[in-house]
Amino acid sequence: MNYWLVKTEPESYSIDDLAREKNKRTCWDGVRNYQARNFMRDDMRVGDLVLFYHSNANPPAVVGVAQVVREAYPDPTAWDEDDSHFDPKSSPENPRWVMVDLQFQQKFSAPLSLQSLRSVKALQQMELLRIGSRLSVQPVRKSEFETILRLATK
DNA sequence: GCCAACGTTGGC
DNA sequence: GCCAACGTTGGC
Repeated sequence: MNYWLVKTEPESYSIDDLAREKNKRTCWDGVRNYQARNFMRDDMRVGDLVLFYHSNANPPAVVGVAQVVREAYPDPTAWDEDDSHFDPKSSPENPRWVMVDLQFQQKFSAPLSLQSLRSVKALQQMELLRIGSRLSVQPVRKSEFETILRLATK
């Protein structure tokens, strides 16, 4: 099993939005970064657990956990001219971008702020904490995932 | 709102 | 294929 972290701006889509969805699941569309896409397309598997991160939030924080419930398939928002993530180079015949389905699993009783995570020794290598890290879909080590769960349920 | 750190684009 | 210009991300 693999572990991941996805970023979202809560103003546009928050963990509460996910929890409110029918069946508590949604398609994770709109990813337009090749590295992030490749992680979703090549390595994300049903059952993988995903840390849910609120960026551009106050404070920016890991706020809960979701689970992959469907593996990568074409992202139709890429060929929707009215969508803010429209990409003229993608088409139904030749889709360039993919999405996965995520299902809500839990919301932490208290968010784990970016600042608080920076002081955790076991997380020093985390991609999220790297200066200038912008990847919106990123792998998380098992030990890191477990450390964060432990912090969240303390 | 600023701006540093990235990623992408496109001329050459 | 280099790299300058530009656009975006995201913490602060």
